[in-house]
Amino acid sequence: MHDVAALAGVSHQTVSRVLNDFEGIRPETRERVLAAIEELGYRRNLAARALVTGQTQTIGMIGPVVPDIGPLSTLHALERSARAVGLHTMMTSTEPEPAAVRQALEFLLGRGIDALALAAQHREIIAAVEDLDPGIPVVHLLTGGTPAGASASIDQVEGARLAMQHLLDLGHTRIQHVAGPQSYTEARLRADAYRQIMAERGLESLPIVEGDWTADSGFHAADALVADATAVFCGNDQMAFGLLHHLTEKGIVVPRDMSLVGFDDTGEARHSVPPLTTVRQDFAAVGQLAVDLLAAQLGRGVAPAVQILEPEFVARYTTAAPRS
Amino acid sequence: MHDVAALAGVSHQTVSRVLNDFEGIRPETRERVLAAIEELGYRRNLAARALVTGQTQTIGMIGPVVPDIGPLSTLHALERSARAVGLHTMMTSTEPEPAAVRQALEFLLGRGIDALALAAQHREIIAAVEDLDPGIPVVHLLTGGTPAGASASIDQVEGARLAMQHLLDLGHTRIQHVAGPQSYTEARLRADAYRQIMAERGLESLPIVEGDWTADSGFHAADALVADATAVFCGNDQMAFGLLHHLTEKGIVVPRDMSLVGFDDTGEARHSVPPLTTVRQDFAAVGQLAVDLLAAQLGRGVAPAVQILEPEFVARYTTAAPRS
DNA sequence: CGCCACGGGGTGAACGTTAACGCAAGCCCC
DNA sequence: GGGGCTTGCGTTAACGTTCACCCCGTGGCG
Repeated sequence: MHDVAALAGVSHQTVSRVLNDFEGIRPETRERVLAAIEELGYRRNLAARALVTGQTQTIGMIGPVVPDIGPLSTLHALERSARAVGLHTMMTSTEPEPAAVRQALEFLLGRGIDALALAAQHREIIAAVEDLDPGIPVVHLLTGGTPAGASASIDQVEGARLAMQHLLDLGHTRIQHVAGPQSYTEARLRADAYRQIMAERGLESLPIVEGDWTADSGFHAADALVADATAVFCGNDQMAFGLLHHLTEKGIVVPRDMSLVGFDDTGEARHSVPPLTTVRQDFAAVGQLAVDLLAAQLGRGVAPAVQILEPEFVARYTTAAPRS
Repeated sequence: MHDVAALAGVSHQTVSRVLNDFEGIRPETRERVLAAIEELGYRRNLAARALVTGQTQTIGMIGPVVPDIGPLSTLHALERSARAVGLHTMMTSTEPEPAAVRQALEFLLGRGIDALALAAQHREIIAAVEDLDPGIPVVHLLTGGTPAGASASIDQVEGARLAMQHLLDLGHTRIQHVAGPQSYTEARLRADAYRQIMAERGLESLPIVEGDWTADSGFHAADALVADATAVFCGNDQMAFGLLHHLTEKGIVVPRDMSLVGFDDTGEARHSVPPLTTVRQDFAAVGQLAVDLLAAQLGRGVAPAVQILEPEFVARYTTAAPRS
């Protein structure tokens, strides 16, 4: 910086002023400084800057340990959006145990982050972070529920309603739900919504089969379905794929003998055999929303009004009217 | 730090020594310092540390803009491994254009990174980074080819050989290849290996159909297959799913009428209908390997001998002998 | 003609850490 | 018994920014 100042014939402070877009700099001076910066290939040292300002311009992200495409997509989009407004991101992951969460948080805090994006929907992780109180703005990602603080989510209840409505409209009454792990807020919200909607229609809720999001667990869930179920609302696409596989293997034809609705609309959903009817979640939009929220809290830009995005129903070929 | 020093009755330098595991500290003094740190909840300021050492203990990662589960898994694993040795990671992504790559690199360099992990297999990105010469250790991820510098990869030629060998052993001679975009080194390696192996057997290489990794492109590739092909070696699982979908829709039964081999072994491969025969790549292991490589270059630990991991063939139910 | 306000820019200190060096006490050895 | 060496710790000066404050010239006004 001193070299730049010397070359431009000004003081280091003026260089700093130019860099930080301060007013009260004569255009010609600014040009000289900019030219000197260009010529020397000068790059501002962010460590020194962070030292004196106490801010790192960095958003810390806590993700799940299992590389799920959903949360990962959100985080990926968050990074892009953050970069667009000059913020950096730093990501780490944690197991859902208080000690591990604490360690992950300490890791990020130790590195210096100005805000935290929590993409771990596990209840224990959320609780642990709340407990630790990081002392910086926090936004919860994809929890889908009622936000304690700021949160960027997709409306899970509405998503479940879209899926269920479709099955009900087709005439199904014996609808079963294959849920994700109930330790995940989103899984619980979908399961609750399932029960709620069945009750609203005066229908009997069938036992909820709990999977672990993987296609494998969906495969095994097929064995746990009640005999007279005619449709299954799956907590995510992966489990739907596993279920579809097992049903097909058993000679149960989808959608003739059984209707199936997934959740997420992953890239493969369009090309399963048959293509999966599902509910689309725009994970990337959640990342963008989170950055808007955080940027506002960091004093840049204004907070968006909407914090809950709407899911979208995608009709394909795994649903049909029940056989009478 | 001064507060800690005061409480422990030592100088700040001694605190620093304890923090950095220097020798020549009396155990009892170290205990006093540690106790003071604990009591005050002191956390070292990494910005100040980076300022004076010129090192950030951070690995920068450049990933693709499209959130593919493969590279993302690798990056995710890289983060975990890095954290285990006390390194941080910072990720960004870039389009495959020199200007964008430059910007991404500047972004990371500006933030201060000690090493770079390049998880963008696009040739243009690799070239651009090489061109810019970041001046820090670089490791290429998943390029699968001959490493210019350090690289952590899975042997693509061997993977292709496993897939092809299987089809050849079944008696196929009219084998076609649906490749990924040839701008990706790995796609090109697989395609080259396909041609090479066909030639070795004295078989005619069929026209290579180029997709874009997505299931959609695999779906469309079905229209471009030659009439008498009896087997397809797909560049990845996603395209195989799309292909499988289209073939099934056309009434072509897999594997009776057509054999199909994928690549990657994604979580869904086990549960397609029928389950996909494929070649497994251990993406997480690549991330771990990359950290080992980088840590060695950063002066911690010793570099692993192996830089190329072996893929593994996974036999499922999309392949059979050709109908005679 | 003198004073003041203000635009434009410079000066020194401070942020929290590590590196380089200094220094005292104790020990060994001839 | 004194000189050198080791052990254990303290002192001072950086690192590259930004912040708070000061200073100088110029123009307007009474």
